[in-house]
Amino acid sequence: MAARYQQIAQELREAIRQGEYAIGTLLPSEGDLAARYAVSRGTVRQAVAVLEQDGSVAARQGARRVVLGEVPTHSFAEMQSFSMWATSRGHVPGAKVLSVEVGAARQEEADRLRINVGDDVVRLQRIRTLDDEPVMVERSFFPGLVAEHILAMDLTAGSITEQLTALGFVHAHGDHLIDAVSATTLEARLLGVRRGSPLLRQRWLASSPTGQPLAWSEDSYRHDAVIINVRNSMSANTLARLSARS
Amino acid sequence: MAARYQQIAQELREAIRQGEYAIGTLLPSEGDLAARYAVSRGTVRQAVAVLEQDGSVAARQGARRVVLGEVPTHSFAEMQSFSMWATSRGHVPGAKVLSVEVGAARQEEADRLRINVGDDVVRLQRIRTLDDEPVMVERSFFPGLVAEHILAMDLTAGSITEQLTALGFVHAHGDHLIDAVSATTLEARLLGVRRGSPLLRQRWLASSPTGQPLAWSEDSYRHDAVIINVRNSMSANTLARLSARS
DNA sequence: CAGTGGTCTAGACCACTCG
DNA sequence: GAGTGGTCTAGACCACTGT
Repeated sequence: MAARYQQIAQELREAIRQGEYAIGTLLPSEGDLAARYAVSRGTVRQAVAVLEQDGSVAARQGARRVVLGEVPTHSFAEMQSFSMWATSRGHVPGAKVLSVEVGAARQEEADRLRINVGDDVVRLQRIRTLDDEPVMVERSFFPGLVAEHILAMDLTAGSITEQLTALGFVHAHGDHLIDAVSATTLEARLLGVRRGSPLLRQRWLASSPTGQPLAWSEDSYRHDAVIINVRNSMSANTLARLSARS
Repeated sequence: MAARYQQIAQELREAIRQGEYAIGTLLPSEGDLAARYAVSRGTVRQAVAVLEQDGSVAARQGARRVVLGEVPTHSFAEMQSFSMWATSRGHVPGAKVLSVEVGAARQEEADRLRINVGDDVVRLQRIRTLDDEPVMVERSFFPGLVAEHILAMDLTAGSITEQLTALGFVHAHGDHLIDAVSATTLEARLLGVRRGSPLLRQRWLASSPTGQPLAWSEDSYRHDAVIINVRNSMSANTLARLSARS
């Protein structure tokens, strides 16, 4: 059963979506909401903090909260899994395996997965499709910890993330590096675009609740297939702009 | 004066940075920290919530928090301003104005800035440089609300965001759309790259604390100049992957 | 089982916004 | 100055982790 504050957050989200609290208008005060839901002010604050986090309402000390609007909410799981994302948007996801191998970790792989050079890693390359159309080239690396599970999976079925979760390897954190690259000759052929065509590259590390790296992946998307959306604010900032060159 | 919980968060961040709490080890319990800092458990929870938000520590019910590591923290202001970002990284930012004009808002501009078609907008195009090297083409649009201020500014001095902030127009929220595009002939010439070369495009809306749009900008970076970093987690997700085509 | 984080309460005072 | 959000306290009980 979800916590009371989460229920309240959900009800408020719903109310905003249905126009009960219109965009640009003020949310009731914390005291009013506490009375309405018969909870303490602390619980109300937890609830509205969720909406502030989403960027759905804005808070300023001394004034009532402003409704910013409904935001396209994406669960963490949808962001971590190509298959879940595709399915939730009404597309049929697919995967074609190009290669799978077990090997000794090279320096970069060891750094990314926080293991030692020479430790086992599984390397996997796949083409990912949306409705049978190729949209992304995926190069993934997994630490020895999950190697046997990866090798035992049906890698064309789609979501490795979901299968790992079912085995108890929960993805709790993600760290993403996003840039633009030119399609190599191979990538161009696989994706059906011209060589040198722009690709949106998303390199990311998934970690367990204890911070243990579970997977590193380099995903290169056709530029016409995907747009990444990030929201931030003075109170919640997880976004940074890095120099590509030292 | 900063709140007590912010001071504590800062001290903990510092302690992690200096290796007092090593990566992978456990943070002291909330009770211990409360005693150590002579505050209530609630205040300690506010402090560690800040670190969890940053992705610097991970929490799991029933177990002590795990130290994930120091994270490259970027203030919200640095993300919103090219100049502040460049300066904080030791580069010299520059700007060259290509054009400035006031006009009647077209449909798309009106939608982005939440104004009416035909209302005043300021359109500004600039080349942004790092150490005198062109790295980004910027196309910005401002609503009538701030038009007179924009026109009165020295637009080659760099940060419009900072100048607007000084005038009381605080940027409190950001909403970013990130994708990859091909350089047009004009962009290629301005940036010194080949036509068709990949650019990392970041389109974003900045809003005031009340949700009032203050600026919309389309920034196209040379692909070798910038990488965007985003962190998310099960408890804090502001990241979404959108389809480029409906 | 003991320890620990997650949720909730009731009350207090302060800082800020706005009419 | 009244209203409202921001901070902090002290205490309670529950849910989960690990030994």
